[in-house]
Parts: sequence; structure tokens; C-alpha cells
Amino acid sequence: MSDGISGPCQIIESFELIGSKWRLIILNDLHGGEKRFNELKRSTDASSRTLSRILKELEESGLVNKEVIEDSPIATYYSLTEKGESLCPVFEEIEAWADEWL
Amino acid sequence: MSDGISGPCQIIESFELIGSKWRLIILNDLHGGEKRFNELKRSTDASSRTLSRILKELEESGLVNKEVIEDSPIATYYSLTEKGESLCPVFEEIEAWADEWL
DNA sequence: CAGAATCCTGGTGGATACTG
DNA sequence: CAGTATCCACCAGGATTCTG
Repeated sequence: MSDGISGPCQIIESFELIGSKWRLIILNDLHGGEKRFNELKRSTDASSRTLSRILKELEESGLVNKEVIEDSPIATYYSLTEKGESLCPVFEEIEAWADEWL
Repeated sequence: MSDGISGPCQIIESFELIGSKWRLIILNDLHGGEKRFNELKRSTDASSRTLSRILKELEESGLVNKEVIEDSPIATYYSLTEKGESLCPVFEEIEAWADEWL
């Protein structure tokens, strides 16, 4: 496709939502199903500071859903929204590319 | 690393190659065909410092090809390698996602 | 024209400690 | 458990200047 790309900005905009190391790691991690804060912390090896910031960003972008259960020890569950789930094809395409070229 | 999806690391690895604002902008710009340094500088509005750094990175990743023509005023042409071109489906998938969700 | 060198700033992210 | 607060280091990246 020689040009005709009307929206390079859209791609850039998209990458500003998902295209950072941490956002990717976390989104990917949540593809396995909902997880709690410390669970994510362990599996992603992010600092709590970073993790909470990224989760907040992803939440504000509408990619991640947060569910709080106010029990004795509080519990929060993070999961992908529909918008977040719909990134699957993108990830798959990247994986396909990686399989061929990495 | 995490379970379920086969290669989360690959995705992250891929994003370390292409997933930054400038890498994206430049890769996208080069989809229109080869360009010279200052041409890219103008169309992407990157500083020469940034542009040369990113181009070098992309070259080392094998995504971009550099061709130097040693004439009176030197001329360099940057273009996508096959590996770089093969990212098209990824970009298209992202655009599709952006069209639906942004 | 194509860059490299220098300087400087803001943001990202780690480590640690603390709170509800 | 699920964060927030503080401090601190590193590096991306802009502006500018200089060179082959």
C-alpha cells in the first residue's frame, strides 16, 4: 500500500494507548482472565507504584475493568473490557509477525 | 512467564522494536516509499538528533534499509526492508481496531 | 545534505515505606 | 490486600550548534 494511509495519527494514537512495555505486559496478562492486584504484581514483576499507575491508565482508556469487593481484606479484580478484548487480533498479528521474523 | 497465550514475551519483544511513537511514525512514513533524511525530518517533524537515533535503531533491527549515494551533496535514502514491509498487516489490524474503538 | 556533539528538561519507573 | 507517597535515577527527546 503506497500511502493512501489516511490515518497514521490513528496508529500513533493507538500506540499511545497500548504501546508501552507495561501496558502490553498487563493487557497480555489479563487475556488469561481476571486477576487481582497482587497477582498481577507477581506475574508481571512490576512495582506497585507502576502497576497501579498503568492500571489506572488502562482503566481510563476503557481497556480494563476494575471490580472491587469490599470484604474483610479488600479484593479487587481486574479484567479486560470488550474494547480490551478486541485487541486480540492485533496481538495475534504481532505474534504472527514475531514468529516469522524474530 | 504467564500462561495461556503462547508468546507474551514475543509481543513485548516486538513492541520493543516497533512500539514507540517515533519508530511508528517513521515506519509508517516509509510505507509511502523511500525517503531521505531531511525529507523524513520535515514530514515527521522530528529533531535531527532523534531522527538519526531512531533510524539507526530501526536499521539495526533490520526494519529499515539505508542507501548512501556519495555525490557532491551526499544523499541517503531510507526504505523499509522486507521485514519492515511485513509489518503492514499489523498496522492494518491496529487501524481496524482504531476505526472501531477510537 | 546528513548527521554528530552538547546541553538541558520532563517523564517513566524502581525501591522503599506507609495507610485503610 | 490494594494501593499511595516520597525520593531518586535514568533516558527519551527538544533545541541548538557544528562538520564532512
